[in-house]
Amino acid sequence: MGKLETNKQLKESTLLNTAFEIFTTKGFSKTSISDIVGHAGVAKGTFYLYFKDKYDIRNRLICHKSSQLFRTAVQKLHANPEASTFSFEDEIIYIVDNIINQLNSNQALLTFISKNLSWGVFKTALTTPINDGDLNFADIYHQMLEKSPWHFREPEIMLFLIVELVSGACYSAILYQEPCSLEQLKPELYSAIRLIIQAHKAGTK
Amino acid sequence: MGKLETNKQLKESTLLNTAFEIFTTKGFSKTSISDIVGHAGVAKGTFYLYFKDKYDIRNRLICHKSSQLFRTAVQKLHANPEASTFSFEDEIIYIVDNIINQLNSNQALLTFISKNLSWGVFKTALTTPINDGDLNFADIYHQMLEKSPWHFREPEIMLFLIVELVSGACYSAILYQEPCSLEQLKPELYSAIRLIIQAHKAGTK
Amino acid sequence: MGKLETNKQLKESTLLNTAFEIFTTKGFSKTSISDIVGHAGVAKGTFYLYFKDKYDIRNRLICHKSSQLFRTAVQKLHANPEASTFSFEDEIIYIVDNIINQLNSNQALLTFISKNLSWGVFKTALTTPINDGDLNFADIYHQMLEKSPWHFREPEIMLFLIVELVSGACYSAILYQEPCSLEQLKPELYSAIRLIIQAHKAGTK
Amino acid sequence: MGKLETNKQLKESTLLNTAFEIFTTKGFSKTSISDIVGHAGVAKGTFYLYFKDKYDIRNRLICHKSSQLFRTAVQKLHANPEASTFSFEDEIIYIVDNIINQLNSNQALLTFISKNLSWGVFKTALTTPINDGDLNFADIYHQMLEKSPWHFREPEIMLFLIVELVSGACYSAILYQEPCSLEQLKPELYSAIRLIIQAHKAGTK
DNA sequence: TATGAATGAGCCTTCATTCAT
DNA sequence: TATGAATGAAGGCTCATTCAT
Repeated sequence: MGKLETNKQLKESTLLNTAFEIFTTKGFSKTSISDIVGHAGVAKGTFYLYFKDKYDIRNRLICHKSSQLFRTAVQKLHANPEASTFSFEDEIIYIVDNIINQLNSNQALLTFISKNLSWGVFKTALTTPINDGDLNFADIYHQMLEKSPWHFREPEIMLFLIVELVSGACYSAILYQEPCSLEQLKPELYSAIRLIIQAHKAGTK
Repeated sequence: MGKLETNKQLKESTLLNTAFEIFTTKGFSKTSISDIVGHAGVAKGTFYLYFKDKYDIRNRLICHKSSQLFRTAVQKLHANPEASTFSFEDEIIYIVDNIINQLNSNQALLTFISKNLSWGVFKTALTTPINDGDLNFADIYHQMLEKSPWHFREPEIMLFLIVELVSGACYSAILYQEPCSLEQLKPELYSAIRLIIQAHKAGTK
Repeated sequence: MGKLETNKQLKESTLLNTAFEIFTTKGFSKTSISDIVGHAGVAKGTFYLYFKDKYDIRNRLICHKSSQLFRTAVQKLHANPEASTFSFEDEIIYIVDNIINQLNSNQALLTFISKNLSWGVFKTALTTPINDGDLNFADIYHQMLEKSPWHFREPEIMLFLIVELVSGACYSAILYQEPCSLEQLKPELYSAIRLIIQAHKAGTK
Repeated sequence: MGKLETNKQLKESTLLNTAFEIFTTKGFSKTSISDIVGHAGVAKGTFYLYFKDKYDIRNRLICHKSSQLFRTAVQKLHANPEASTFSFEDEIIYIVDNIINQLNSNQALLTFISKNLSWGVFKTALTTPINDGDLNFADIYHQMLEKSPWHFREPEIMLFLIVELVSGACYSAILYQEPCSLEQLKPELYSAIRLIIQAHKAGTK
């Protein structure tokens, strides 16, 4: 790889990092291109060599960051020696719990993702890794389903319900402690998730 | 109430209605004060006699509109002759279903509310009616709980989980048919809600 | 007329005059809105209260200035005591000569008009006066035709040929002394005009 | 001539052709260097190895294209078996008619040339061929004059008047059918040209 | 010669807000 | 109360030109 190409990648990732920093600090709509390039130390025109506009850089960030969240959680799961004894529900709860903890320690990320996430973007993020390291969560999910001794009705809707429940609930609980603290919420949330999974079981294989 | 005061209220409500029309048509951030006063037929300066800024008018609209959604649903419930035979779960499902149907027929409203809603604003909307006709849903909910023969653990968290689950799920299903159509989603959603309520039952009274 | 309205008209005409000044100094395409408002002493936003964009103010200027050229020439003609003895050809030549002299003393105007003129805009300028004082040259021309004892074939084409010949020739001769000086050109030009008119005569009335 | 030099000329002519294509498609001022090099398939910096700036390439194009117009017309004239019977007037009209027809079939070229032409550039184009094949129209014109049995006063002014008349008239008639169609205009125009030539005759040789 | 990433001044336009009327 | 002309900072974006490779 030439020096030039390395330099280009460096510039792009500098812009991405800087933009993320500012988006999470002052919010997407209040962030201007000037802000980004100013902090990144490049000229305004340079921004447009790498990104179409502000929305482009935001979407690339959302994809990358959500993908990263899942990757980290799944890696943690696989690294856990007890994981071999986990049921399907246990695995889901483990992943959810890990992601919630990540978001709890990184509330700027939570705000950024939540305010800009839709199921469509989310699905895109999970199924189309933007670079090598990024994980295809859809595949992982299907492996988990296959490993389980149960058949599940509508596995995609099931996942969807869980994601919506978790993301809505976390947003409120982590950022505003509403309607209760995260610690109080977790048992209720996880029990709700288990119930939803239970309700989608459709006999053993 | 003098004629003058009536006139004032008229202007304010004209501004509110016009703003809602445009917010739901071209989106909040792309709507300018000029747009609003232009269509409302008043001068720019007049806007500032009634509202602090664009955010002010938006928040007042969200409160009013969400409150209205609930009021309509509850009124429909009370008007239903079969309602007397309803269990607590039935009532909740009835209200949820009614609200979902309202949002399905008014997707502009759904977009507007969802993009701008947080549990905090939502709670405010439900507990502090902005004018006489607006309903305090918190009171209604407590009446429903009391009427039930069951005790419920953490009733507020339970409601919260339901609201988050419903609002996230509807947004996707109604606007993007993702991950499935609204009709496909409803049975899964309502069964999930019944499970959540079940899990919060804590013995009979 | 209120003070405010007077003030508005003043501002508009200040902008028009300033724009003309700069257009003729540094050229239309090199003139920016900033230049105009800067010299006019108003804020940038103010420009957009009066004009749609740079093209709008240019077109309004062309109409106004060309119309003015003709008005001045015709007034001079009517004020001339010898005019009563003029034939149709004499009148046309008189007007043409007067306009050429105006353009010769105001070469910036010549540049501005020529570079931006088309027969379409020109016709518009001559037939639709933008304000009370501006003259409708089309009417004047028809009066001149009627006064003449001759019938003319295709009077509009005749005028068109004259205008194109004059405007092209003047541009070169006045601004670049090419292919000869204005004084050398005039007799040739006027003789060509007389020939063209002659050729369109179609019997007496 | 080495291979390298051929390659250079190829690049230059590619740039010229591409630029002409885009100038006539989207207009000179809306064409950027990026557009040109993008379509020509060379790097941005390369442009500056061959041309000083956008104005440079435009002027070279005008010269080349107008020269080509005349060359084609004169070639057609010489190839015409009836040409031997033509008077001076007939020859001029023949050339003018041929050029008008070329412009009528290639209106993009007409727009491009007209919008950017001045008598100075025009004279340059006709007297200084940019490459071997390009014709020196000035010489041709003098040959035509000498062949004629007549003496002409001010032959350059005569040509000038004809060129200005034709170019202004064509622009309007071809592009906007104003003040009439090209077919309607032609007889009037050609009769005017014959009159102008007539008026410059100054006795036989 | 040829490249094309980088520049940054400068463009047009929008808009929330003010204030004299 | 109500007006709407005026503001001017700030926005996104373009582009001719340079220069290290």
